[in-house]
Amino acid sequence: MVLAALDRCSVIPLYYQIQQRLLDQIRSGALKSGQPVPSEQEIAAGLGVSRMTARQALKSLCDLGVTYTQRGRGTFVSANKLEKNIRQVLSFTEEMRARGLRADSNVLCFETVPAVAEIASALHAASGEPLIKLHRIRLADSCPMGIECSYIPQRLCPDLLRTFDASTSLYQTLSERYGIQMAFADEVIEAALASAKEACLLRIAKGSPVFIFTRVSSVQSGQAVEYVKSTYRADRYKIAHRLTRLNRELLYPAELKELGNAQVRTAPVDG
Amino acid sequence: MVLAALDRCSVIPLYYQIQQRLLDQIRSGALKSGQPVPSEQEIAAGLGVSRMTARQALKSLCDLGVTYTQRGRGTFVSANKLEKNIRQVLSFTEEMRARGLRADSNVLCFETVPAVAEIASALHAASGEPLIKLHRIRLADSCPMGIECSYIPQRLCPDLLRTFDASTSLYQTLSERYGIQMAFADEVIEAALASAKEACLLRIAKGSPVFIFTRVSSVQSGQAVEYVKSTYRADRYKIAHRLTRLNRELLYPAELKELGNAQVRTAPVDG
DNA sequence: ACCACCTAGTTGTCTAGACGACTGGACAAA
DNA sequence: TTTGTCCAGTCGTCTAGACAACTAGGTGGT
Repeated sequence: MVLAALDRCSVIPLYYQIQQRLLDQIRSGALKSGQPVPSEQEIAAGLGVSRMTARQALKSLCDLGVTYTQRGRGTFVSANKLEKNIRQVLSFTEEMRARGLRADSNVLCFETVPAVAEIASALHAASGEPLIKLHRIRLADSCPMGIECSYIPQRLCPDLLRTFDASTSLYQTLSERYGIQMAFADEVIEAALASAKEACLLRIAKGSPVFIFTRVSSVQSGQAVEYVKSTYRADRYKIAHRLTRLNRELLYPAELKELGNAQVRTAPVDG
Repeated sequence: MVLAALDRCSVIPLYYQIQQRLLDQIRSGALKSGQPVPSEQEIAAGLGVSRMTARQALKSLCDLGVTYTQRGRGTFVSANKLEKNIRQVLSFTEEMRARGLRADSNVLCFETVPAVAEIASALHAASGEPLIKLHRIRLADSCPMGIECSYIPQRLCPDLLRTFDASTSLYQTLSERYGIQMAFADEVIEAALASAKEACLLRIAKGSPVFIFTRVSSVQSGQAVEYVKSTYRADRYKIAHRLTRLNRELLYPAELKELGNAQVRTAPVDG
């Protein structure tokens, strides 16, 4: 395993160049699932960087879920299929584009409204504070997929009402014009039956199964920026997502051992 | 901000002790949302560690989503409410325990079956390979919540059929007896109407809304270990989860800049 | 009033080492 | 055959620095 030399004049950090070279090897199939990637020392010696830099590159791959490490053994390529359809914080426009469909909207309502208690609480805004309300029917290749109603504090995007074309991508506009980039979102998903009005808007039979999403999107600082309530047809819309086991991260392995998990056998599934 | 001295004799790493002290400060309210945490230099000088060790502690807090950093400004506490109900890779038993309910099961079926094509493919197993099938009705405080059907390759847990009490926690047994720890799971969620048989088992009306989960759980190496298909009542079961924006992680910020996002204004939402 | 410059403080990147813990294999002793 | 020991290779942790990039505020000149 020989990696291409690094560009030491570039503004791109060395650890990131190494990460990309390893990703290329994995994507090209030169490194397959379960195989060890070059060790920290190999990378350090082979590319003329210090071990900490090589280590940072490998750590970033682990964080991405592309590899995993075993102390005393090495770093190995995960069996992950890098699925594209994993649910993320995506606007409808982005989500449909990722699936190769054309996103469109019918705008039902685009106006300023005072915040009701529930939404104000979710957005950490004052009750009654002006919010921009954007109520749209979302279409994929002209077929209605869902009804979406977004609320965003007006102070964050003062002239949005005047300048935004409500049939285009809200997230893209927020990012490009206001520097607001969604970092994560907390969402509650419910399943229900379509009401008469919803059924009519979505052109499905009353009583058909639908998803109801209640989502609060936030920027990196954790400040909530958008409250969205949506109803999606369940016959044309599935949710694919990845769950991770996080609670362990708050407990150091050595602490776990002390709690008496000592009889655990070595897993026969790691190979 | 003064942190308690470190225990240099402990097996717990210094960076982890620092992380825990900072977490304590945040949980106790001494550090509030938006406030800066001690800088790398402050921590290094105050606790007598090198800056890289302090940095590792701060990095781990960022990874947990507890803080975020701004180059040239500092590290700040996120406005995240550390919600406990975020969806994870949890067994039904664990999930109900987290909600303060008593989990129980009615076992419908517990036997060895040959793998059908769809399941074999999801588990990367040979078609026809023996799987342990565990079909259960899941009860929370004696109320039926869902129907679950799990499949696990028998080679991973040879004597499970003989030794497992099928009304207890499968994940706990897999972890304690076989060293199999689920690390992540890919899941597809659908919404549908309960069939007559499902409605009867769940004691709801036929045609009530239900969730259908199809989940493949894997260990850290990415090897798939369990295939589960479940049907849950939507009237008593909601899904709360957190979405993150990941695609950016594959693109270094400096690369983004070169792509012409230069007109982005500084976000007024970071404060 | 505005702008350019400087400076102190911060995080980001990187170096060149060190020791410890763990794995797996080779080898010798019982 | 089994057991214990040693050893090379690996990742985990930690040190003590260095320079770069960026932010925010102050200063002084225009």
